[in-house]
Amino acid sequence: MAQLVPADLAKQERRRQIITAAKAVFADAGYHGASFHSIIERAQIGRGNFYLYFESKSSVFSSILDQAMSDLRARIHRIEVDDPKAAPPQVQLRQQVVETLEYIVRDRALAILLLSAGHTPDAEAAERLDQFFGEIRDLLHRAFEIGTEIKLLRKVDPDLAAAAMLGMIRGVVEQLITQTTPPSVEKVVDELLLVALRGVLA
Amino acid sequence: MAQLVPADLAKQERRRQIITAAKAVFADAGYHGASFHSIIERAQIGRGNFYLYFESKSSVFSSILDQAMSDLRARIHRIEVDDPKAAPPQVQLRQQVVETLEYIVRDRALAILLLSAGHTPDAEAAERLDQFFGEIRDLLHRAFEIGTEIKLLRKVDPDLAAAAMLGMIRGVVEQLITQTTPPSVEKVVDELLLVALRGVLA
Amino acid sequence: MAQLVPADLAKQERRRQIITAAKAVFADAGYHGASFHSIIERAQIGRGNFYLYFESKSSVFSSILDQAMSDLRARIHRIEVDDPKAAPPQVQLRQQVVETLEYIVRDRALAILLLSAGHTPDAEAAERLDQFFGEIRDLLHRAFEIGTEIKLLRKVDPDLAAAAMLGMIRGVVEQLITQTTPPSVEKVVDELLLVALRGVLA
Amino acid sequence: MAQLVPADLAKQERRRQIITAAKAVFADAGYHGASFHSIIERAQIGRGNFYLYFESKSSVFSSILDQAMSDLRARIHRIEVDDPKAAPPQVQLRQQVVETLEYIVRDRALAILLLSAGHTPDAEAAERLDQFFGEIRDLLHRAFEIGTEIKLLRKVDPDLAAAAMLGMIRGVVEQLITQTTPPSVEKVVDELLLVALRGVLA
DNA sequence: CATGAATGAGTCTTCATTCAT
DNA sequence: CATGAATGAAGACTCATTCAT
Repeated sequence: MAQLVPADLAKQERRRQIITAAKAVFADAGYHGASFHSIIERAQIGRGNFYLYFESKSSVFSSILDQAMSDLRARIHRIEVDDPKAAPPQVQLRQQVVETLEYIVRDRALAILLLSAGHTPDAEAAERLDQFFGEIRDLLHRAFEIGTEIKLLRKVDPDLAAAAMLGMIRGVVEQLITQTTPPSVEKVVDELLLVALRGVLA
Repeated sequence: MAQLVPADLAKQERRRQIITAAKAVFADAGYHGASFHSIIERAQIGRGNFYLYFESKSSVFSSILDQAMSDLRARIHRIEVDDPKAAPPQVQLRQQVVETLEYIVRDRALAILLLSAGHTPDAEAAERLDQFFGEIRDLLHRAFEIGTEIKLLRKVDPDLAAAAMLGMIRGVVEQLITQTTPPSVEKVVDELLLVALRGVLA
Repeated sequence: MAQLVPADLAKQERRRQIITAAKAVFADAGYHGASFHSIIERAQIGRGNFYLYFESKSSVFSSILDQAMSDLRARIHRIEVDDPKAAPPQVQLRQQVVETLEYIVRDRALAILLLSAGHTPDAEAAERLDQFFGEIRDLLHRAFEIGTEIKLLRKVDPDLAAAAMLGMIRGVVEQLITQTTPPSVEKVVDELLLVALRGVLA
Repeated sequence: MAQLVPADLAKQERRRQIITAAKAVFADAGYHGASFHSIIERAQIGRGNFYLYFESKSSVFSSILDQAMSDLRARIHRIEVDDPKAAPPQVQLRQQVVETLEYIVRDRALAILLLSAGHTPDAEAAERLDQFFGEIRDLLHRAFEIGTEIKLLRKVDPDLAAAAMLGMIRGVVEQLITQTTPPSVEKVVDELLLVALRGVLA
């Protein structure tokens, strides 16, 4: 495996710099509203330089989303209910939600992007994103099916419940990044899970 | 009050025709993806004619959102808990949610627009939308405060709960318009309220 | 068949205007040297207007070449040697060459384009042009074969002779459009044919 | 006169290496189609290094043409008709044409360049090329004048004949470099001169 | 009222050239 | 000597908007 020489490191650094700038601009103005000019201006690089690191405006956008999806996938798994050595389902669930939200909330621009990345120009990227949310919905769906089966959960329409849960999470993320002094993710998750699992009725 | 003469009626009709076309195109392609050309093509009018009815592309977009917000405001109120002649809170709640979702789901293009209208180019319109969702959040917030006070609801962080509820609704709407054969809104709302009020735990 | 209404005529007129401007600019600077800007400037139209008449810069170029090739094909045919009612071969030949040169020389810009249109960016257009010159070469080739067969012409390598003849014509065209006061095409053709048929030796 | 030290030799070598690469790339893609990148890639040198040997992209192009013109000038002279010790005019002519064509055909890329070098972006280079072809035309012009005077040649319009001859040569060169298995230059020249001197008529 | 030809600011992208290393 | 990251002027093209008819 080839080692990274300093030059390569610098290149990686520049890439990151551009990604950071692009992420901020995309978050501010949306994909279309984000002009190429504003990206390079924010990244403080020349017009042409950009193209040494990315093929096109849309490819930075894709890169950002792909990276985020990859990172998130690493934090989200099926919950083990059979393995006796595994932690209890609620603990597993809590940990995944905490890790996921912490990742998302840490990078405000990214969070905005993920929340609003409905209309990408690149149909391919849009599809990847759809697929990603589909995966999560499927995971939730299965969780409800199994949860019901083992009498851990009430009998609910798994489709609807999955959609509702995913929506709740998005809503909470939105609130977290909107607030100027956001509370700790852990506390938010505890409250969120309480609402999700037990409802709001006294 | 000036009466509407036939000519004005025709004008209103044209406006509606353009709005319908624009709504469909915006829903299909997003604000930026929706070219002016595709709007007038769908509306079957000439280029210049458009500007007799709207100031700009972004003003049709605003009009659509404004109309929707106005219609929705008419369906959403504080829930009366003190008035003995009023229906029980849960009945009031259910009715509001049903009416709201029915309005939104009836017009698929509008639903898509409301869900994805994060990035209007027109800052002013974006702000109005934010304000609208803020109103709903406030309503929910107050509901949680009062609900807790009268011991109807558990003690929850009203901000977070409001955000979660709003998110759930959005998630459910998204699912409703995505499904090819959507179930009746009433059933969905019953299930939704069950999850919201009692949670998913057995 | 639909009649041309005035509006269509005006459109045709504009197209022609753009073609004329483009032809001049292409002739001056070559395809690449001809900036889109200089074309619309010369045509005295706005940037966008151009695209109401042509798809792209390269499509005007193609149009020009295609039109020219089509016009030239109408002037160039096989020479009839068997038909007793046809004019003598030399007369037929002379007529074709005269008509061809007159067409080319009449439009100086076009002549320059045809002479130098080696490197089109559009591979497709380049191929069409190659094919066109190939057709002419083939025609000449066949003429030499048949001419030799019926003892009208000396025995020559038909490939080489065809290439030489085509080159002569190009050389003469070049000279015709270079000279400030070009002689009549008829005289030039007579001289040219004399040289081609009888050579320059006393 | 300064001697060439080894370092200088190496420099000369590098220059040649770049020229060879550039010639190939120019021939493949034309001046504009030849990107700076493809030249240095083919020459296997770094971007900046190029500028140690040439001022600009267009200056390599000029260098190539200048070298070719210089080499060709060394092969083309007035034909001596008075000097009794000189070879007969036809022999002199044949030798010059053979040497010229052999030089051109030997370097296919250069041949393509010379044939298609109509549109240099550098006006100065274009002018030098024009001048060069002008010289040849003048030489041919004089040859026809003198040839007619001494009754060696028929009375022809010297301008036209010169243009035709030059065109023939170009046409033949084009054919030579197009063919996959080109015949010997000597044979081609014999045939070419036969056509030029005696025409194609039986 | 209605049309659609015309506009031009603004878009993303390319590429010959420079310069710090 | 040599490198290649950085530059920015210039390129073709799009599209919401205007205006003469």
